[in-house]
Amino acid sequence: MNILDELRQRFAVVLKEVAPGGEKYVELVLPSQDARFGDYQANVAMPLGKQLGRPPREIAIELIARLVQTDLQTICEPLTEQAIAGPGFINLKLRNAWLAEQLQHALSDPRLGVAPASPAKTYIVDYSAPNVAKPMHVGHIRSTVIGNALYRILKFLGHRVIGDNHIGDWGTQFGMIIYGFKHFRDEAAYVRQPVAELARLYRLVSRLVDYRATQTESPKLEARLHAARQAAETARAQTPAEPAAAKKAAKEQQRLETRIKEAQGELDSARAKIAAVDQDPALANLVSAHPEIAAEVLAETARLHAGDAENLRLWREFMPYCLEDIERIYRRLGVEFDETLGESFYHDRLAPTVNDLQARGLARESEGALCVFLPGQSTPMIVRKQDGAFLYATTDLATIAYRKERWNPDAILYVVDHRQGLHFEQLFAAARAWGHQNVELVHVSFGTVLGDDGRPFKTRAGDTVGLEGLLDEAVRRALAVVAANDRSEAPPTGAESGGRDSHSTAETVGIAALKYADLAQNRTSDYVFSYDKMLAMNGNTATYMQYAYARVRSIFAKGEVDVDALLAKNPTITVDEPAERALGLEILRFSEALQLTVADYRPNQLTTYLFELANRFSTFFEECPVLKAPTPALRTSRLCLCELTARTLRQGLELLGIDVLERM
RNA sequence: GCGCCUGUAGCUCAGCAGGAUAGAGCAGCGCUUUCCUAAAGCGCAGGUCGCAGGUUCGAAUCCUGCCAGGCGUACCA
Repeated sequence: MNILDELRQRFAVVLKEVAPGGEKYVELVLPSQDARFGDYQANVAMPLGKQLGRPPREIAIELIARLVQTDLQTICEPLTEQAIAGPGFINLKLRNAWLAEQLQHALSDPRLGVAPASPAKTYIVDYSAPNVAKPMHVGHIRSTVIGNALYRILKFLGHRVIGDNHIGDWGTQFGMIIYGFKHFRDEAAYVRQPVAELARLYRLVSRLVDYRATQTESPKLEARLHAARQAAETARAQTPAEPAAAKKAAKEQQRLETRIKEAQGELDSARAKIAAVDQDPALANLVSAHPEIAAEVLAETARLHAGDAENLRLWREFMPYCLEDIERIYRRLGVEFDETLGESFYHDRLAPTVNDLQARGLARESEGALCVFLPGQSTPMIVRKQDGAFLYATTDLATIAYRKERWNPDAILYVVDHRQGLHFEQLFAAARAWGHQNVELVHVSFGTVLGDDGRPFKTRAGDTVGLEGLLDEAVRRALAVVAANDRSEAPPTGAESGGRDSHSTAETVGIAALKYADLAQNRTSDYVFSYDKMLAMNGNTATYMQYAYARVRSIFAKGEVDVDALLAKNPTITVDEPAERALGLEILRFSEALQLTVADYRPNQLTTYLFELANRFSTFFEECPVLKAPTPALRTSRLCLCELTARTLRQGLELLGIDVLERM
C-alpha cells in the first residue's frame, strides 16, 4: 500500500469528471511540507481554474462535493470547505482509524505493506567494474555501494534484476602482470601467496612503465611551465587603461598564476617520482635493464589478445587469484553479483560487432580509425583503433547486444562516475542507431570522492587510497568509538554493549558508516570524505541509524517481550497521541520513499526517509512510555509501533546493504 | 572554443514530483536526567537559495544570459 497512490487514484476519478484531461493533475496531489496543512495536499484547483477559467476556490468546492461521494472518506477525515486554504489548496488529513488499520496490516506483512511492482520489469545493474589486475581503490567505492543499493531496492520492489560486474580482465594491466611474471617473479612468494606476489609484480611493472612515461613527459611539463611563465610576463607588461579591460586582464593574470602553480606542482611530483626510482639502486638497475618495458608490456597484451598459448595459459592461471582478491573485499562489503562478465568474455564478439556496424553503414574509416559518427556529436566514437585494436566503446556495444539477446532487459543502469558522461552519451546514441531502441539506457553517474582539501581523495604522499586500507581505517576508528562506549559509566542495561565482541561490532559499524556516508550523499555531487563525520553519533549517519535500531530492540529485551507471541494475538494499534500518529504515518510512507528512490536512482532519498523515521521514533520514545504505558492495551499498541519501526529500519538499511546490530 | 555538472546558514550537505513561513548535522548560545540506551532530546541565533532577466496564480526548483568552480572534449578505461 502506498498512501500517495491511494489518494491519487481517488482524485483521478473526480478530476476526470470535472475537466477533460483533468486526471493529469493527480501529480499535484502531494505530501504536505508542513503538518499544519494536513498530511497530504491537493494543489489541483489552481491549474484547473486556469484551464476552466473559473475561480480556483470554486473548483476546490466542486471537487470536495464530488470527493465526499467516493471512498476517499474511508481514508481521510471528512472533507469540508474548511479543508480549502489559500488560493485553493485542499488539505487532506488521514483518519487515525485508517492509519491504525494500515499499520496492523503492515505488521502482519513480511513486506511491511509495500506492494510488489506491477508490472515487474527487467533491470541490469552494471556496477563496481574494477580492474582486477590491480587492487581496488577509493574510486571504486561509490559505484560498488550505490550500484548494490539500487540492485537491492529494485529487487525488493519485485523487479527481475541482474547485477553484472563488468570487470576489466583483459587490458594492459594483464600485460603488466604477464611481463612482471616472466621477468621479476619470486617463485617462492608466488607459491606461498600468489595474490600478494601478483599485486607486487603489477605495482613494480607499473612503476617502471610510469618512470619511463614520466621521463618523456618531463620536458613537456617544463615547456608548459615555461610557456605559462612567459604568458604571465607578457600579460603583466601590458595593463590596459580602460577599467573593464583592466579587470579582465587582472583575471587572466590570476588564471595564468594558477596555471603556473599547477604546472610547477606537476613537474615537482614528476621529478620526485623519477628521483625516488633513481635513488633506489635495485629499481634503478631494473629501469636500465628494461628500457623498452612500456612497449614490451603492450606486446604481451597484444599476444594475449591474439591467442598466444603461453600468455593465455598465464592469464587463466592468474584470473582466479585476481578474482579472489576482489572477492575478499566484496565479502567484507556484503556485495554480490549475479554475473561477472568482464571484457574478456566479449573478446570474440568484438570483430563481429564492428563488422556489423560497418555493414550497416554506421561506422566508417577516418584517419585510419573506424568511427561511428552521430548527429549532434562533435567527436566520433571510435570502435577500432588505427592499429586494429578494439576499445571499451566496442566492448560496451557488444555488451549491449549480448544483454539484449540473453535477458531482453527493459533497462540497463550503468553506475559509473560522471567523467564518463560523454562516453555514455555516445554509446547510447550509437546503440540506438544500431537498433536497440526498446531498452532504457541510463548512466547513473556520480561525483568524485574528495579529501578535506577539496581535491580528489589521495594519501599524503599523493597516491590513490586503497579500498582495503579505507575499510581498515573506518573499522579501526569504529573500534575506538565502540570502546569509548564500553568505558561509559552506566552499567550495561538490557541491550547495551556488555558481553559482545567489540571487533565484530566495530567491523559492522565501520563498514556501515563508510557505505551510508556515500549513499546519504546526493550521488550527482562530489563529496568530502570524513571519517569523523561518517562515524558521528548524531545526524544522518549509519552509526545513528544503527543506534536507533538497537534502542528499539532494547525495549523488547528490557521488557522481556516475546515479539512472536505478541503478534500472534492479532494486536490492536492506536495512534491517538500526536507522537504515535507521526511515527505511524512515517512508517507507512516507506513505500513512497522507495518509489522516490527508484524514480531517479537516488539512494539518498531512502537515507533521508530512514533518518526522518529515526527522528520520529525519538520523539515518540521521549513522549510515550512504552513498557510503562498507562494501560495494557496501549502498551501492546506501542510495542507494535516499536516493532514496526525496528523492522522498517532494518529493512531499509538492508536495502542499502547495511547490517544492523541488536546491541551497541 | 564547445559540452556536461556544481554554486543553498560560518562548515559539510539535504530539498530541485514548481506549492503556503527554505531544512539537517556540525560549530555557537541556552535548557532538560527521581524517566524504557544522555551514544539522547528541546529551544535560540544564524539565509539577497551565485547574479540578472523570463515563464507561472505561485520559482531554490523550469527557461535564457552572465559570474565562479569542477570535469570532459578522436584512437586509455
